[in-house]
Formats: sequence, structure tokens, C-alpha cells
Amino acid sequence: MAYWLMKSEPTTYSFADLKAAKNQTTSWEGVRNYQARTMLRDRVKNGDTVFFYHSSCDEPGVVGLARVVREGYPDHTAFDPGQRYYDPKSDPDKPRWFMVDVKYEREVPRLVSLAMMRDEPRLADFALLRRGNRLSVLPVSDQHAAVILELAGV
DNA sequence: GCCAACGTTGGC
DNA sequence: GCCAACGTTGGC
Repeated sequence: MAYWLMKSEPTTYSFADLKAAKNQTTSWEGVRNYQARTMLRDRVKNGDTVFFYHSSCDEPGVVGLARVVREGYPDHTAFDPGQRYYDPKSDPDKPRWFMVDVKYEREVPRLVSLAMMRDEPRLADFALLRRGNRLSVLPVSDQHAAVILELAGV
């Protein structure tokens, strides 16, 4: 099983929103970056663990764990002109964007802030911490995942 | 609100 | 194919 980190702005969709969602599950829609798209389509698998990361907020960091419960399928929000994530170039017959479903797993005993991760030498080469990183879906190695879980008190 | 770091778009 | 302009992300 692999580990992933997925970013969400809590004002848009928070970990609490996921916990309160129907079946505590949501589709991870709206990813409009090709690198992230390819991961969602081809690499994210059922049962994988997701680190739920809050971005653009008071204390950015990993706030909880989720699990992948449905593998990549077309992101239909790209087909609807009324939607925020509409993309006229995505054709239902040849979808450009993909999403997965994730399910709430647990909160972490301690929020793992971005600052904490930056201070952790064992995370020095973690992609999230690289300058200018803007990917909203990131692979997390087993080694990095173990460190994050340790910092989280899991 | 500022700004660095990208990604995308479109003229040529 | 190049590259300037523009838009977005996201920390601070």
C-alpha cells in the first residue's frame, strides 16, 4: 500500500467536512494539473493511505488520515459549464481530468505542521517541502510516511 | 496583501 | 518552437 499527501484549503473542503460527509467519503474533484491527474488516474490505488493536508490557512499541515476507496475515474465536474471546475477541453468521450474517492480514517493526535516537517531532518528531501512545490497530490515514500506518522503521534 | 515559483496561453 | 504575458498556488 502506498501513501499520498493531498492538499485542500479548509475554507473550500476541510478534514472536518470529510468526517461529516455522507459515508465519510468524498470524490477528490477539481484537480487540474497534469502531473497530479496522472497520479490520480494511474497510480493511486484502493487501500492507499492519504495524508490530508490543510493549505492556505493559519497552520498549514497534516490534520488527518484518509483511505482511497475508489480508484481513478473521470472527473465529471469538468463537463458541466455551471461548475467551478468546468473545462471545455475535457470531452466526456476522452476525459482529461480524473479523480478518486477517499474516506475519512482518523484524526491525528498531533497536527503535523509544515514548520514541524521543515524542522525534521529525515524529511529534508520530501517533495512537499521543495521550493515552489505546487502539486496538490504528492506521493509519500514509506520512510517519509513513517516519520510523519511518528510526528503525528499515531 | 505580497511575492516567488510555476504552469498555461497565444502571438509570432 | 520560442518566449512574454498572464493566472494560480500557497507560504508568510
